Amino acid sequence: MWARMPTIATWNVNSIKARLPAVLDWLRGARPDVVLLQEIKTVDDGFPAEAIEDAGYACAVHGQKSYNGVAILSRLGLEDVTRGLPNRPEDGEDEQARYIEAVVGGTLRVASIYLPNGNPSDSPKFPYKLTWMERLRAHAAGLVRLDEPVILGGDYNVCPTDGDVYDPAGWRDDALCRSESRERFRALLHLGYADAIAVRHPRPGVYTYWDYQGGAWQKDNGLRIDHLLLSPLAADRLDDAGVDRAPRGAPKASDHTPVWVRLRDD
DNA sequence: ATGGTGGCGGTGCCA
Repeated sequence: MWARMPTIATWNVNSIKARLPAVLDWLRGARPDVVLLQEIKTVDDGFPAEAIEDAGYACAVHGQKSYNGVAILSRLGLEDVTRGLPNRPEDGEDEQARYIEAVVGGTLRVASIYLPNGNPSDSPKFPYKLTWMERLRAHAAGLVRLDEPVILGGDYNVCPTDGDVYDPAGWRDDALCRSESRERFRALLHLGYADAIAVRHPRPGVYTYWDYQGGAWQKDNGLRIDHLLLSPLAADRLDDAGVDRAPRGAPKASDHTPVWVRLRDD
């Protein structure tokens, strides 16, 4: 079940239906063992499970009409699937499909996270984001105490530092860069999680997202907002990590590109 | 610049 040196990737695909050919191409070329998808933008029934299963991956989907939606693909087995953060707000519904968790390879627990964007930051969307991050922290605090290694991957919609932004001054007041967002991201690290790209590539300009507008890709006007957070048991096995920029340059690309980690065996 | 990107769904909303 546990592949030799398994690779776990995260990718915000911005619609799985629009991106299916690109995703299948990438699965064939990169051969990741586990893929955490965000913004699938479809209900469960609309997810192209058959095409992805034909490529060798089991699928667990937590979908929603038009917006959000997350999924986990695995060719190492897929068990114990949980949809949604368990600690829902008392007063209401969190109908937004932003979290799915499962055990892959028998022993590795992974989550696919699509954290709220939070803009405009003077609207209720910003406190919603911050509250969601606090709920994530509470859940992540329990996960880090398990015997299993844990990887929390996804589109966090947070640039952890100014080095993760092509124009820090221009983005300072954006919900992705505000100090409140960064403080809550650091609170996840303080639980013991390691930001794999920050550890492995500690330099500015390692971006994972480029806006569709204004020629951002061509100018490398990017942001680092897609992260793989590794619990201590997972970080102990970190062999390598990277950003695969190739899919962003392909025709009909998502505005995000895959981020991956490779783990050593025990 | 009269717009500017793209996906969903069939109109504006969201990012």
